[in-house]
Amino acid sequence: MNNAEINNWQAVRSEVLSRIQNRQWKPGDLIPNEADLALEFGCARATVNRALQALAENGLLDRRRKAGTRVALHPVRKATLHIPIIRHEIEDRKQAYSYALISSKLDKPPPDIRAQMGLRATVECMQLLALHLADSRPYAYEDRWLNVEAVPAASKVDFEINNANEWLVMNAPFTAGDITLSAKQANAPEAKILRTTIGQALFVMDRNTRNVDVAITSVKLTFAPGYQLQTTI
Amino acid sequence: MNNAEINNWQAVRSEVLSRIQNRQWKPGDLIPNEADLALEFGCARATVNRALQALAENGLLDRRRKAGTRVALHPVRKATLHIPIIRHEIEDRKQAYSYALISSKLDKPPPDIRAQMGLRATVECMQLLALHLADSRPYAYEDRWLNVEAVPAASKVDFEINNANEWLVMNAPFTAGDITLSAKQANAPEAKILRTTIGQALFVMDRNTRNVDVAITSVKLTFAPGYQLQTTI
DNA sequence: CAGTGGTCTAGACCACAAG
DNA sequence: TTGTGGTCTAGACCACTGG
Repeated sequence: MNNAEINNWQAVRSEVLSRIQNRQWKPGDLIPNEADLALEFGCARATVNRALQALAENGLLDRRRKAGTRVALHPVRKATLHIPIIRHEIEDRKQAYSYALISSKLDKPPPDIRAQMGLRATVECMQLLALHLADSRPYAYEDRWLNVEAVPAASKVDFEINNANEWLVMNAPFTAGDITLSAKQANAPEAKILRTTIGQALFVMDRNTRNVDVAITSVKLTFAPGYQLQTTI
Repeated sequence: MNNAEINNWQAVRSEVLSRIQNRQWKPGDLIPNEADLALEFGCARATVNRALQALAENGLLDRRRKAGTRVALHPVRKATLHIPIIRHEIEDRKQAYSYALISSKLDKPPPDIRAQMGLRATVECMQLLALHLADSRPYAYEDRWLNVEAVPAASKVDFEINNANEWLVMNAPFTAGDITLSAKQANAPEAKILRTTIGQALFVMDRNTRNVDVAITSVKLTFAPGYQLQTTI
């Protein structure tokens, strides 16, 4: 018998969760159906449904109509990665953020970028190179291609003043994106810009964002040595 | 007038989403309250609630009692990172997976690992070094510390045969974990094991998992050059 | 076919926090 | 104080899919 009543969906969720963690219900096991659990917990089926859906979203349960609800065979393999706005990431550490535009031009993107963005060969984009600094030390180097056809307002913006990422966040909504994380050795220009030595291991984040099907921007962020990206399961 | 009826929560979600994407509702804007939207869409308030909660979970809306619902100022900054089981990651690419245990011993973990795991100084852990291979080529080097107090059954397992990660997934549930991603240059032993050269940039994933408050395992995966981690917003 | 989860509804009450 | 979201309930019907 439990002392605490199980009369809200979060209580149901933690009860079910603890049964999974206790291994009272093991990976692969079929658990009772919603109606039975509602009866047991003394609440409505909708409440049980809410709790089980939350657990299924977190990857702890597998649910299928008619087949019932099972404890997931391979529990929680999802982590939520918070994509930081670099300014915030730096300011959260009580460091001073600054931003410097290195160059800005209109040009046809190279084939690899064009392929990533899914653009026609003739499309011109704006290329922005910029440096983000923390306490006046190089933090990340930004190499961005911006589809001006998709975001015409961008051509009127002065990116000397406006941080491109922050401007886009406010002015160019996107619906989808993909991110690739990797490591690379610093080449000569990277080493110079980031004030490090050639060959250093750098953390790289490539990000492509789209609005419905049209590419907005493709950005490569190359971080100064020592950068870590943290996340929680 | 819309042709399609908005009578389920997913329809409400996409309608609201498209108003955000249209910039009919801009970042920072207050949107109508649930009751009004329910009236407009011709559905129950609970249905609207479901839709708006889903959007809020995705970071597109900020909701506060009494203050109402606003379009998020900094939309979608969350990506879901799927933590792969290395075997699956390799087999999905139609490569042959193999696994080799390099060494296994019982020892007190070094202070940095102990701190990460939050263990007392006297606790002994099992250290496992292993190599994951794809098509017989080194793929990732695994350096794992396993809290045998938390998972006593582990001491009886033969990790020559059983891949530690897969065994733990099936036998040691965890409730929380944190992940750190970084880049480093290969040192001599890493270069040797991964069959690469000293100084190469390697992608590193450090993962700590706990069951409630007790540390289960701390694992460092060092990937062979060229590794990329992909994810979607 | 029939059992399971998925969802809607109308109404109700509660918890929180802005003014 | 009071408007807002958060949640519960009971009952209903639907959608999917296993056997």
